[in-house]
Amino acid sequence: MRTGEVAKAAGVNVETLRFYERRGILKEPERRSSGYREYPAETVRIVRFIKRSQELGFTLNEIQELLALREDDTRSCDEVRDAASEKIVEIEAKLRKLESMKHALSVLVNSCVGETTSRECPILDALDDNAATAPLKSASPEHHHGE
Amino acid sequence: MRTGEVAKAAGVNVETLRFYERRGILKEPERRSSGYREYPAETVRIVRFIKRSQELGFTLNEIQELLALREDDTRSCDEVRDAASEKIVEIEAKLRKLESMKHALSVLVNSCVGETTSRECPILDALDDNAATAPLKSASPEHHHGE
DNA sequence: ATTGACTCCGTACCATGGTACGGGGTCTAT
DNA sequence: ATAGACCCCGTACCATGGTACGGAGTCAAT
Repeated sequence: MRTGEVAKAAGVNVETLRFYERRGILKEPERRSSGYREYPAETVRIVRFIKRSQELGFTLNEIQELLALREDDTRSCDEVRDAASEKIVEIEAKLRKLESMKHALSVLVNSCVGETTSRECPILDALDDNAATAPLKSASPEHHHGE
Repeated sequence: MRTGEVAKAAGVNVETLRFYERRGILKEPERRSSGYREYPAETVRIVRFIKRSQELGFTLNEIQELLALREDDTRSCDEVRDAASEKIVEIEAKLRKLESMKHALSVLVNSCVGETTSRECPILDALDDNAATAPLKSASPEHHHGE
């Protein structure tokens, strides 16, 4: 496939492909005699993968690591497994935080059903230090609002 | 609290506080006669909230919206609820994608237990178009690895 | 009243993740 | 063989989210 085709299929700019190549996140494709890049069809999926991963908050560096896990006949299976496990741990942390944030917003939505104007705001509580780590707690003695 | 205290407590740079203020994400605090900023204690929690939210992939603009939900005696309860609901939907989408990514990595880890070098790579499959949209389907006839 | 730590402000700089530009070659069809 | 669409490359520019700099004022303790 030519750059334009890949770009269109993956929903990105042609320049983005060149950028990924410069960045080393996409490996350099074959070239025609003319100098035109000739991408394998797979590239489309890779690029989509990149885009989705970004939405999840992974940086290009991290995505590069993730992609390195595949395509890795060279490295030992153990290494691959370890790297993947590490990523899983990261992902689980994100999941927990997102869950607690979702919870916070749900509380907000529900507390809003009545007449309560959004006072006292659960939204900050929900992402308090403990909230992200511990499942849930609401009691902490900090009643000194304002001065 | 003075800037330095807030910054230290929240684990950010003093400059970052100024930056957030310029950006409008932190509202301008009171000033002492000397011109020194005098922050309410609450600010620490807000800043931590910002940091956590960023880790989850929210932009400062989005976080600003989230923060606007609290502190909103002015807007109607309905508006607040709608905005929160919208965010919940976004968060759920992220959760689904992260789940499927986690799943993909688990598959990778498991497929790695044996002798299989990471061939055919489940990692791209797992974030294929369907994977991110559909809740979770493990039973689907997708045996067409590679070409 | 002087030192040292902290604060002020504006401005400049940085990394990340692209996007745009512009002069040139290529490819296909008529 | 010439147009139009595509591709090449390098370079410049953009937004986001900060960080650093540096000269000046403040504050608390000695």
